[in-house]
Amino acid sequence: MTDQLSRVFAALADPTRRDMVARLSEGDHTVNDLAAPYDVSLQAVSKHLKVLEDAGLVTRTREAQRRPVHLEAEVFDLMTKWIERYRQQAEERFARLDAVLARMQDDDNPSYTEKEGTAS
Amino acid sequence: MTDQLSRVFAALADPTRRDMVARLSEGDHTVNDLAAPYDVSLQAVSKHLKVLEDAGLVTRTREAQRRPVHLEAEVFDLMTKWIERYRQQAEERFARLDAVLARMQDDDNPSYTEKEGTAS
DNA sequence: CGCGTTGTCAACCATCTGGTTGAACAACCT
DNA sequence: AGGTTGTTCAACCAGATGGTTGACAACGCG
Repeated sequence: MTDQLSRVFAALADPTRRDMVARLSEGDHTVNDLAAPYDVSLQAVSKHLKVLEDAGLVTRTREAQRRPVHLEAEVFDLMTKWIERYRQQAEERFARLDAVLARMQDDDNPSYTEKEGTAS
Repeated sequence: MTDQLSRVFAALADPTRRDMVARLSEGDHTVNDLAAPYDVSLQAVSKHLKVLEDAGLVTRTREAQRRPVHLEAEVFDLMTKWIERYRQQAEERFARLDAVLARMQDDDNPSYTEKEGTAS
């Protein structure tokens, strides 16, 4: 799992981390702040943040003794690009398939009309 | 990891599985066919397909002794929706932040101009 | 019918993951 | 200097993951 795209997908595969991202999308938070709603230790949250950081989804700056966590939205584009690429490809294929099926139906209809083969 | 979104993200966190999806976006394949390029056992590929199937990304139908694997592109929408929601939210926040910073600069400039605080 | 082809199931193994607790570090406030 | 607050590091544990090999089920073909 060395490439960033894998790390991003893996990071978002965890519901707690997705929720953190959701909350961070509304503004920066400190670690304590982020941990509050979850029923796990602060250290567990710190680990989750490390996963998000390694994926490039968040950055942590230092501000006095706090370490505010900041969402980096650009990384989302990496995923969106990957997804859209293959989704579109698949959809184009469906379109072609539909066309082929339509042609087949046109070609074969004459021989089928003698039976009841045109039923859906 | 009970919810589908988690399963979809987790499924795509593996480079081999992403490559399978990429190839399936060009058309259906049999398991043997899919396994060919990878340097792993057929059973490992079968496991990967189970993960993709559990995520709802592919379906397998039976066709004689072959089991053609078919990509279900609709599930991508689940991810895209999630991603876009928070990306947009984050971007709107940036826009607001920019506006706030611009206002702050206007308000505070008079007091800062005495020092060299306006540096980037 | 028996046989090869195609693919899955089962058991096992090493490594990763998400959680825990306890200790440590860092920066601020007396 | 010492205490408080905020966060991370280290060691450990149970369960998931990705891989292996061996057995076997399902189907079409000669």
